[in-house]
Amino acid sequence: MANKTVIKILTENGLKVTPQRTAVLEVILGLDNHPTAENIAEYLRLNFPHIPIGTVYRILETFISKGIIKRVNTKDDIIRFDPVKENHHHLYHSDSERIQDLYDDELNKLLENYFKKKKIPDFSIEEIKVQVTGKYINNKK
Amino acid sequence: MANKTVIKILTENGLKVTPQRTAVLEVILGLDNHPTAENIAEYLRLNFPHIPIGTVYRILETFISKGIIKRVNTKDDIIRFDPVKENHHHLYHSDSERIQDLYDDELNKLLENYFKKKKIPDFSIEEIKVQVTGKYINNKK
DNA sequence: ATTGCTGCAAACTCTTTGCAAGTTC
DNA sequence: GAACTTGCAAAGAGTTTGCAGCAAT
Repeated sequence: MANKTVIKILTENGLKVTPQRTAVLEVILGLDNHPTAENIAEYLRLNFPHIPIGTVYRILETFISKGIIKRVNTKDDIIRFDPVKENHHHLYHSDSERIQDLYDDELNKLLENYFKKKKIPDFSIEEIKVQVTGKYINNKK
Repeated sequence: MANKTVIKILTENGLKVTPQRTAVLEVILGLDNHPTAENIAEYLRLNFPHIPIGTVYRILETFISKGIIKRVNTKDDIIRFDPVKENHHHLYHSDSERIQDLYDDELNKLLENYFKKKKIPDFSIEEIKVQVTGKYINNKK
């Protein structure tokens, strides 16, 4: 029932394959919008009506500890989750709650080179992320 | 007792000048480390032993609504606060809880020009922020 | 069979809010 | 004195945890 990718991820990380875990992971991989625990639970309930929210939190915590997903920074006080992906940036829609991924290798290289030239004193860089905040505009043609 | 800058900010924003407000604002302006509400309360208690945490939260909320301070995104689930400043970026210390400001006009211009050339479809940019995560390194001489 | 996972509910942490009493303008 | 602000305590959200029973290996 659960798809192969999901099972592979779980077993590779030494986790038992349970219906709850496969369901949570499928939802996270399927949604591209940085869901909150509640978002995830909501989707889950379509197929899995009675899953307790506490179990969802525990599964998410397990995935984080295995490096399968990450917490995402947000302006509000709610934690969101994100499958671990190639280095990517975030687009924040200021007029909605939406967060979108922005993949841009050119930007990655630009920043990498910039900080290679212009070092930050006494600081060894691990990651550079850009957050672009703005509004969606509807181009009428 | 409260300094002039602080009083000016409060009155300019149509807020009554109370000892609690001046104390909170002084602490925020004085700390450069993006304090949490608890951090703020802790400092306050040095001079203001019995201030209730609820009052601190309410004052912060008032300041936010007036645009005097902003909430800051963090990876953990605790809200931090930041006086509103020139466009600046954040340095996250991955081995501690510290967040530092990074001012870099060259970087601002680089990014601005980059996104001027390479537009994001249907998106009007309001703000570009960089988060650099890394470790403090102790250069032995 | 063993080890690990879930369901449930209680507990915790951070934050918000209602209201009476106190302050500021 | 009118309008606003504080202190207090209770309530609310979101999240974590202990433990007994259940499921996966």
